This record gives sequence, structure tokens and C-alpha cells, in this order.
Amino acid sequence: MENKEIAEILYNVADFLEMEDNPFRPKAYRRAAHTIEFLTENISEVREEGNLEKLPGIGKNIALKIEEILDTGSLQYLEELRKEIPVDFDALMSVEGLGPKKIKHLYEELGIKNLEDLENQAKRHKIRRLKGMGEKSEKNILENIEFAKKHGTRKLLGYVLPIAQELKTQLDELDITDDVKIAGSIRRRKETIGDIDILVITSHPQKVMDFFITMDMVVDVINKGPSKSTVRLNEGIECDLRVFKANVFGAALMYFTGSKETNVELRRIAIKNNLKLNEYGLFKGKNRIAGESEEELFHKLGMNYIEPELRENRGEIEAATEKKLPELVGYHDIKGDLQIHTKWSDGSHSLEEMVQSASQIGYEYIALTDHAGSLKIAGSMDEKRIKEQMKEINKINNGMDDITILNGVEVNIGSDGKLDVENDLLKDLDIVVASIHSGFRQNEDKITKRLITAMANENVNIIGHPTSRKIQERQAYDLDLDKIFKVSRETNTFLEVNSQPNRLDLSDVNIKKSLEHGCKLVINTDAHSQDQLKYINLGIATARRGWATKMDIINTLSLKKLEKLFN
DNA sequence: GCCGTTTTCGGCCCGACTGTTTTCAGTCG
Repeated sequence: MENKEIAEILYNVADFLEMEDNPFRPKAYRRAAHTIEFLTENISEVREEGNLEKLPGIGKNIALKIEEILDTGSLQYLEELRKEIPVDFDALMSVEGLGPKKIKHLYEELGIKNLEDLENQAKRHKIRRLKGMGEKSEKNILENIEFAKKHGTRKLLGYVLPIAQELKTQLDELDITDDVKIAGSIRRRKETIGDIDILVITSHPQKVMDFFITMDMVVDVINKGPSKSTVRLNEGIECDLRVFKANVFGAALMYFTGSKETNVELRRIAIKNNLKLNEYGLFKGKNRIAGESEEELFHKLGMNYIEPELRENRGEIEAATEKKLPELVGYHDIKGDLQIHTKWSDGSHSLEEMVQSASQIGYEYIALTDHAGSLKIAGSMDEKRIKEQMKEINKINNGMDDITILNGVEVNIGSDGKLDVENDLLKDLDIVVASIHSGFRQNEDKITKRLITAMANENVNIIGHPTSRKIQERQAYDLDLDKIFKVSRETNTFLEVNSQPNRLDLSDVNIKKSLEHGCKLVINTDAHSQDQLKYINLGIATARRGWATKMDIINTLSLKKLEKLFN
């Protein structure tokens, strides 16, 4: 059983416990779930070593529950909680303004279990009669159900980021704003985003709020106060804006960037040192001892600065305290993109156009890796076309002096691990990316063997999108990642961090795990058009979230060093 | 339910905003 599945069960327990009076029990379960979710070792191994209770937030009781889940695949305690209050908790929680207490109240008084029940009872005006509810609550529920149904899930970072940047631009243009920052999970570059958080420094808070809630992109105002407002945007996403004065900028940014878990941990550390941390600063008694910059706040808390991408309370606070944080790969460190498609297969721009865009970015080299092989996917090139494209690329290379084009292909890995292009041809290419595009349902053993067979082929340099997950669409296939990482090292085959917004594969957690195995990675866009080349920033962000340094990423190397690595 | 370099019991992050209230609980991040 995967760590993630066990964490999921404990999160579910926490959800149900939220409906009860003691607020600390759900917190305890949530903390334990978070620990397991981001553990890089397998939880069953930790258990075999008898170390469950050494993990943060896991004590005797929860350790027993984890053992039960590992042994039986389920948790009796959760089944009992579900029986007691049999509600579709996630669905009801997605309605703005409904929380655990109200959900419980609605179930006990009106038997509401799901969105359908909720809508029915609201329409029949049953809700306004409940204690603590009124006409307005009922009206809000009806409005918010609509939104929850339409835009229930989180959205891809690649989709939300440009929207947030547009908001920032418009707010930046105002005379009354001194600074505007995108904070929250976008600043941390999390792969999916729940809402947009914007922080404004101003000495005219009221005017900024008035402007904000009447912006063209705003379709609905959820709440509005003197320092904080929440709106809905026409793109189906919510946006929070908070205003602060310049002297608390660092504390505000730190608080508003999160993550929530990181904030809680930092505030706990503050308390331990007889200090108090909030969005207005770090306080000793009534005196503010830091607050203008994040750097000084971290410093006063006794630790090094933590990059936003790392702030998930996954060990970065301990590392920062011991001054052992890695120096993350930078957004300008990538010297070339090693998976790019053109019109020769399923791309929408010509070879020349893609080269021109890459050159404008300032890359030292790129690899053109159109689909190749017998497979009909994506207009794959056959042997004859591959040879023709080679000649074209040679011609272009001879006419360019600022950028070198590596001649590559992306080949498909068959269900038996074999590639559908002959080795005789592959060995003449500069670079071969091998990826799985079908047959995802094979069991763990088979898929793992399939990838290992491909990696053992000495012509293969890179495994493209190694787990083939698609965020919110398709789970990663079952894979023995420990084995894959080991073979990756042994065969000098590099695993890709694919930058497509819905892939980001390897994921942050798997990147961290691979680095602990000593793997080296490559960050590619898999671009199918000129504008997709900019997705490289999403890949870099994901690598940073996985604690990757420049040394861990092969396409930060000069061309000379890279070619040496491939031979 | 977890945890401890003041504690094995008594804490557990902190503040803004709303709606339904007459001082606050619930929600949100």
C-alpha cells in the first residue's frame, strides 16, 4: 500500500473528527497524514524497522492504526465514523461558507448528506429555520452550490499563473499601490491552485479595495473588509487580496505565502523562543523585532532563508535551522530544452520556427525530438523521414552559430519494453527520449520491467514523463520507483521532469526521492508549439520543489559537458 | 491525539470577516 493511500485514510479520519468538539484530535490526525504523505521512505519499511513512533506527529495510537491499515487495507475506526455521520464530506466542504460544524448540524437537523439534499432543503427554505442560520445563509448556500458544482476542483498552476500575473499587472499600474506580490500556493509553485492570493503594499487601503472589487475580471464579491477581500473571477477561480503597510511587508508576505503547515510550524518555533509571529511581524512582548523582510524574519527565528517552493513543512524548517538547505536550481540555469516537437510529427510549428524561438530564449542548445516509430500516435516519423529530418537539421546547424540543434527522436516503449525504431538508426542520433504512451494498466512488475528494458538500451538517453500521470486526469501507473532510480543511475539514463502543466512528471515528491538515490534529471518542456517553450519555468519550479540543485539537472551543463555525459 | 532543554499534564498559530447574535461561533487561509 502506498504512503499516499494511507495518508488519505488518516485525512478522512481528520475530516470526520472536525465535526466533533475537540479541535486537537483532527489536527493530530492531519499532522500524521502530512508526515506520511511526504515521507520519502516507504511507510511499511519504517514499520518493519519498528520506527513508526519516531515519525513526527505519530504516537502510539496512530501507529496502531497505521499497522491496521497496512495489515487489512482499511481502518475500522474510519468505517465507524462514516456510519455515524454518513455525509459526502468533500462535496459539502467545497461549498464556500460550509465547514465541518455546519455540515454536522445540517445532517442532524435535516438529514442532509450531499449537495443534492442541500440544494433541495435550501430551495424549500428549511435551512433558514435552523439555529445559527438565517435567510442570508440559505441564499449564500444556493449561490455557492452552483459555483462548487461548476468549479469544484483545484486548477492547474499553468492555467492560473497567467491570470494572477494579469491581476498583478493591473494593480501595479495604480498610483496608490507601492508593491504587489502574488503569494499563496502560486508563489510556492504548487502543481494545482485553489485560489489566487494577492498582497498589496499601500497607504490607501480603502481605495485599493474599492478598485479591486470592481475590476473587470471580478464577477462576484464574497466578502469585503478594510484589509481583506475575497472575490470570484470570470475564470472560475477565487482571489483573496490583503493590504498591508510597507513596514510589515516581510511578515505579511511570509504569512500569505504559507503553506499553512509551514506557518503553524514557524509560529510554534516563535512561541518556543518566547516570541509571537503573525502577519504583522515577529514580536517580543509588544516590541516588533522583525517584519520588514522575510530574510530577517527567518534569521531572527534562528534559520536560513527558505525559498517559497520549499515551504511545505516537509523538513525544510529543520534543514534551514541546521543550515543544510540545498542551493536550488535557478530559473536561468537551463542551457537547453531536450524534448521539443515540430510539424515533422505532431507539433504545430516548423523546425525553423521552433529553433528561432529557442534561440530567442537564449539557449545554447536544444534537441528536436519528434515522435518516431511504427506507432500511429502523433504522426510518428518512419525510418525514411527520420533520415530526411537529420539532413534538414544538419543544414540548419551549419547556418547557425549561437545555438546547436541536437538531432533526436522520442520513441515509444512497447508493452514488452522494446522500442519501435531499430538500434542501427538510433545510434546515429544525438539523443533518444523513450516514453510510454499506452498500456498503462499493466501491473507494477510489468511496467517496471518495461522501463528497465528501455533504460538498458544503450541508445536511450532520457525516459520521458516517467510515470505518465496526468494531473486531475490519470493516475501514475504502478511503478517500483526505487528500482527505476537504481537502474537510472547504473545505466546513465536520465529521468525527465516534464514541464507540461498537466504532467509535471516526475512530481516534486518523486524528484526528491530520486535525488536521494543519487539520480540526475533533465528538465524539458515537451513543447508542441513555440509558446509552450515557456513552460520550462513550471518544470524548473517543480524541480525546486523537489529540492533539486543545479548539479542535479543535466541540462544546466554546457553543450560540451552534456555531450560527454551522453557518450 | 501528540508532545516535552521550564511540563508525563496541559497545552496545542493567529487574525480577518460574516452572519446571527447582543458577545461570539464558524469559516477561511
